Amino acid sequence: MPKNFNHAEAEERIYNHWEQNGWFKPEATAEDAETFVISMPPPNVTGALHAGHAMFVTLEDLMIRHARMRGKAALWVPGTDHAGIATQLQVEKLLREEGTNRHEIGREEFLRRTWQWKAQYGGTITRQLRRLGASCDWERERFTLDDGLSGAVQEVFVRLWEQGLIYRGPRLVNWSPGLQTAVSDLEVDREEERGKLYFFNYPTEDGDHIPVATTRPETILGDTAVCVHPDDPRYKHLIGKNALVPILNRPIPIIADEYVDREFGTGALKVTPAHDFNDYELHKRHGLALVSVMNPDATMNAQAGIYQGLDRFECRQRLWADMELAGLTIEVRDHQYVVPRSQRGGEVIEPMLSTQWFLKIKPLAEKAVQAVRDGRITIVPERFEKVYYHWLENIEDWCISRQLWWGHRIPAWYSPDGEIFVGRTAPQDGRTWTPELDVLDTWFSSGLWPFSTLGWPADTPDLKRYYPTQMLETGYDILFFWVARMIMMGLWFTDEVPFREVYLHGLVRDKDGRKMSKTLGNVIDPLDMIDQYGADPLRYTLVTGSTPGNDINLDVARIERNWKFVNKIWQIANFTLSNLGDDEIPPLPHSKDLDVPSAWIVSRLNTLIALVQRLIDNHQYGEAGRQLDEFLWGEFADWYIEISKAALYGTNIDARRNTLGVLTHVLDSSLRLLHPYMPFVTEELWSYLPNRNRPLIMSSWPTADNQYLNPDAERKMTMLMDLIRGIRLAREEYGVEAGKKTSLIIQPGGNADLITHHTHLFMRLANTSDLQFVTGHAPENAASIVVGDMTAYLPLNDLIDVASETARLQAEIEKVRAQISKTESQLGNAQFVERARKDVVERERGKLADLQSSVSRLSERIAALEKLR
RNA sequence: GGGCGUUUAGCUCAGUUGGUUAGAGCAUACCCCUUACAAGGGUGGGGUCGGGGGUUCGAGUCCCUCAACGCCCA
Repeated sequence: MPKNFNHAEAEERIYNHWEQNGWFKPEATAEDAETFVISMPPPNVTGALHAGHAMFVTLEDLMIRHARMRGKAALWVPGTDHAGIATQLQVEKLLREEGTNRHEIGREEFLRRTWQWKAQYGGTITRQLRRLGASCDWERERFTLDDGLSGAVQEVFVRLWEQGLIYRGPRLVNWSPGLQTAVSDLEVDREEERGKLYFFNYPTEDGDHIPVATTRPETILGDTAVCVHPDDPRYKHLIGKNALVPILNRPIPIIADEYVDREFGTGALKVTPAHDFNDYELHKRHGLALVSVMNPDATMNAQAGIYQGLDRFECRQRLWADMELAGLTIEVRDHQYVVPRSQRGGEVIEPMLSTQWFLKIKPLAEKAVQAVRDGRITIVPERFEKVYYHWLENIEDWCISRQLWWGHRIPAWYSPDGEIFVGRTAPQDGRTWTPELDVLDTWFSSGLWPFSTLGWPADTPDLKRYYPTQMLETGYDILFFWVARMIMMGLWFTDEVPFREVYLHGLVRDKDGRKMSKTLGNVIDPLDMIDQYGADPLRYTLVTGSTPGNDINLDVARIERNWKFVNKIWQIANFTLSNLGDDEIPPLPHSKDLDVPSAWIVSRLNTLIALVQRLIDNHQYGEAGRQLDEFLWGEFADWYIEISKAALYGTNIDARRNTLGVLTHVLDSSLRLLHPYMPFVTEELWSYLPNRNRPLIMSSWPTADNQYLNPDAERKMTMLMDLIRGIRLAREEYGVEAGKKTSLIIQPGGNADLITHHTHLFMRLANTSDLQFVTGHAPENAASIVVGDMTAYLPLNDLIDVASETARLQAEIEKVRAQISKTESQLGNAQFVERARKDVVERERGKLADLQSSVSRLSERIAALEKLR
């Protein structure tokens, strides 16, 4: 086999091999197998792979591969989202470059061009998902605008209309003047910005005036009231009078409402119900007039009088200048306030009065809350359940219409006299019905994703077998956008939860915790990482560097380190397989036939298998991955492989065979355990194992075998390793040349057999030339290493200086004594002995005994050295 | 204003029924090309787990409180 893993060569080959053999399909498993289904969060069809995609692919693929290896019919349904606004913007940009625009070419041609664009570029993102190793069933890939899903959308809309849950009407909505469409609350970002607060006097009809303040003077033109607090002595006398809108001189009432914050601004509020959500509420309470002063493109309309035609911000300047001339202004102050901006493009969103389609979502939300409350759906981490409840319990009607062209058309028609018809086809009654041009919010179709992708509303075999799904995995940032809506829609239309569990991951940030952005130049491109290190290190880094629901600060240095881990695994396999040669794989020996190191590593392996299983079952994928790392590198490679060389290169055929059985068994299990984390390198290594008739992806997940748990072997190995580490340290402290072999003399306490049987370990791992037990006196010019009741002497002759060796041992004994006094005081506490768990007390007693024998060994040695002085 | 999260080694992070001397990687110091691996091996140094209080035989872990930073909702 090659010296290293060549990911650039292997990854595509392996992926194609998997896919072409149909192993990504649930049908690859037994027909009666339990199902495990994940609906992939569909990326925007316009999208390019970013770190967030890499995160969800890694986690979901891990879950799917794990389930598949446990014998489940694992189905991961992939697909893309038509992403109304984003895609439309892309195509409009293209048209701009061609010197035209969508209005010029018309709706039909625009849609034709968009589909064409989708055909050309829509595959980019899914090709990129493949590079991460995503084992999804591409034959079941769906697109939110394809026929089946569009049918589902139409069906849902019509049914909701028939149930009286959809209505059309004028309401205040978030309006995007650039896109000229309504957007939902969730699509608006609100951030504090530095701006101005404008103070001015509102003249009253009887020549008095009332001071007010605003951040948006242009809305003055749409004011329909001035509002004060009913108990405010400053303005009480003005309540019931009329004020005059500046410049326009339109009379408006001065009203009272407790909503007014007396501390803010002047304590008097101008009310513009057609352009402000809070003011809209006052309009409803007080029956105020609605005066809309803007056109859909945010220029001023006829209601703005002489300002008609001006852009909103230009109008702000001009109106304020005119008010200044009229002597109405007071002052302009710097002010921090919240500006609503579009998630797309960042333009300032304008609350505007507009006729839109709305979904009364409260009844759906109630069911969705219930499903989580009674545990039919669980959210991991649990704390997001609170956030979920809060949002659903305070939900407002959902504005579902968008004035875009790219999307699902609302199945509605208008008769010449304004009657609305909603249905699956246009009404045929001789009248000329005009179809609705609005399309639906993209999230409306995404809300149906778990069941629409399986064929709903038709009662397909897939829907029967794979719905409800088990797991919904996504970032916490779309809990409301998407997860909550799928739960609502799923429960409403299928009477079942769309999935049993929700796992939320955090955002991927740069290594300093900053959001990745092109302007900051801190973007880590997953494709670059894959090119450089391979998909496995990237995946492993993402999953082991994060915990559920928490953001991850991704550092390329970690990816590099894990690339080295991949290399380590390669070397482990290379070592094992080259020693195996052309032989058959020997079976794992029976537990009683294992020597201490073998019994130890197999015991550790089985402990690990059980631990990893428990962690994965608890969705602690990162911790499970880290455990695999520590075992493979820290125990198997660093210790067992070194130890195995004695048997492998020795002459005892049985010992060699047993050791090879252990090595291959541990390698085999490790590759299985690692496969969901690093599918490529593990599959590649698997192919080098002889007699493998199934690929790793279809192999079974290891289960722990308690027969091989061996605490005694673990205890013995710990002693041996402690001794070896102690010898290595002493050698270094005394400056023994690294290559130089030294004698070792051991006073073995109660472990004579153990030491006798493992002399070779000291030879190989501690550079020992020969080992003897102490018979008479301990050697004089020697460094001492104490472990439990054993003392190892390293005769270093002239390197040893009695004074410094004494000091070294003194330091050692101090450490041990500190431990002893801590343990003694604990055991001396009657409360502890009485109330602590028995095994804890026993452990402390054992520890104390060990420490005490160490102290006596150390003091004996110190005393002996003192005599030499 | 309400809610949530984070705060552990120089840096990035683990640490989930409370229980050995709080771990890892990177960085750092020293030694080593010892035939799986220099994309490596060996050995160190480095932390009063944000502050304070409490519960408990025992707290990084549970409770209260304060602080800083961040996020969500209004």
